[in-house]
Amino acid sequence: MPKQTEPSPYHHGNLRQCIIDTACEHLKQTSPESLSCRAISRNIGVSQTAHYRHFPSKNALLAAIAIYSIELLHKAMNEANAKYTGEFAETFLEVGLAYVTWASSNPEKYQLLTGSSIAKMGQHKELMEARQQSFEILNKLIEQGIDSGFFIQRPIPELAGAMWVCVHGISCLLITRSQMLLVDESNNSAEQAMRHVSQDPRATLELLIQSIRRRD
Amino acid sequence: MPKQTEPSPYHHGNLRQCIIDTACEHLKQTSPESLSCRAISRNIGVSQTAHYRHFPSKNALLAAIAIYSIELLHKAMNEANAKYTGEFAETFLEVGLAYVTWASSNPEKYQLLTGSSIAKMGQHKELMEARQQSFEILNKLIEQGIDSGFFIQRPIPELAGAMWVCVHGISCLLITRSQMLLVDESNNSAEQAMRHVSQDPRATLELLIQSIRRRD
DNA sequence: GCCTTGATGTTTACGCTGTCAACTTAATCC
DNA sequence: GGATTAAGTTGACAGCGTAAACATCAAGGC
Repeated sequence: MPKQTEPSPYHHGNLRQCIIDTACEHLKQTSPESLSCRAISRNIGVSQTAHYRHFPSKNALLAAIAIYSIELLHKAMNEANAKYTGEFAETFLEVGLAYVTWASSNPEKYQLLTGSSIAKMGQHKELMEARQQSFEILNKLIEQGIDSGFFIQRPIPELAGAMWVCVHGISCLLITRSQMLLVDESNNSAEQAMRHVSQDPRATLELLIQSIRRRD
Repeated sequence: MPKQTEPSPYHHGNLRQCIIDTACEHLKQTSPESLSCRAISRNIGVSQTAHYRHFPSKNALLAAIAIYSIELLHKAMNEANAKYTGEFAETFLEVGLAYVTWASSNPEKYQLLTGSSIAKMGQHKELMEARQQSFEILNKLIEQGIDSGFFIQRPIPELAGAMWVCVHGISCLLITRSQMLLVDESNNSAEQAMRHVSQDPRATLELLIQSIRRRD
């Protein structure tokens, strides 16, 4: 996707998005903190400070990537929500699964999104709004589930918080395991547990959802 | 704790642990990747390459801190396990709560421990052993819970994985929120959910444990 | 008591990084 | 068609991890 091998006119034309795309590629190999703006510029073929015309700092670039990532995650959840229109139980599970699947398919973006470099940007308005907007999907589903008697009668933030914990926890485990697998092939009980979650995240999520289901 | 203002003899005496302690202090303000060995040396009052006599690289220092941190977490869980000798339900909850409490009280160590810089060190034998050793506490409790009929009859790795997801998920949310709180005071539904989990992690954990409890 | 040895700490240097100031190029507006 | 301004470049600065060569000092052998 990044445009690199043009006849190199003085002006690139679409440098901003090209920087974001190239940065995402680099993030697959390095952490946000050790992401090198200079390496990105070298990769694209522009000068080492060209990005300052589009992002005031490296942190601003990271924030832009984070917003872009939230939008993608939001889209993935929305699509699942629109696709499964039958039973509520199925819809809820599939939306959660869409979250987990997107996270493990885009580990570099998900880790940026939930990492501490971004958490410390609490003042970033656009970022917070994007985050809130995608959380709203979960919140509405929880509300539906309570109203329809599918979930136990408890405050929405309580149930939403519990489910957030689940999808985030599963996502973290999947990502951590895939990062460890590149070098490790042990078979202890910790690895067994991770493997179980990794091989069937749906089962784990389904199990954990039971905790907020109404029993009759 | 770090020793800094001595008459500065040529040999420090206890530089290794002093570096680890000072590094942990610095980690409260910066991420593992941006931790500066030179800043640590400056802080202690030794030359900028003194640490190479104790750690072959910055990554090796991070691994040493990680091992040190796992041992502390292990100790916290062990103490809870030894303290609550009554009902199994209470013991299990308290051990999980000890995990979450330690994590949120030592965010810099917990994030190092579960971060990707460490995940990529799968070949580090001592690190893997320490991790496995502390996971064994959870594994044994799960086994007990199944045998005594307190938990549902499912493979140990399945239930252990699910509970791992829960304690890790809760820990992450607590830490993220405390990092955001320094700058943000919004009140949207995402914040409400985080606040609920933060203000009563025990309730969230207790709720999620229900998913693996046997129903009669 | 002296000398050797190995562990520990220092100095200097290299190429990398983010960022700033000053400059150049090209497109756009009146 | 000249001025303005957005977009990209150049060169410099301090800070970073790390490698090589050097300095200091405690311990052990004679």
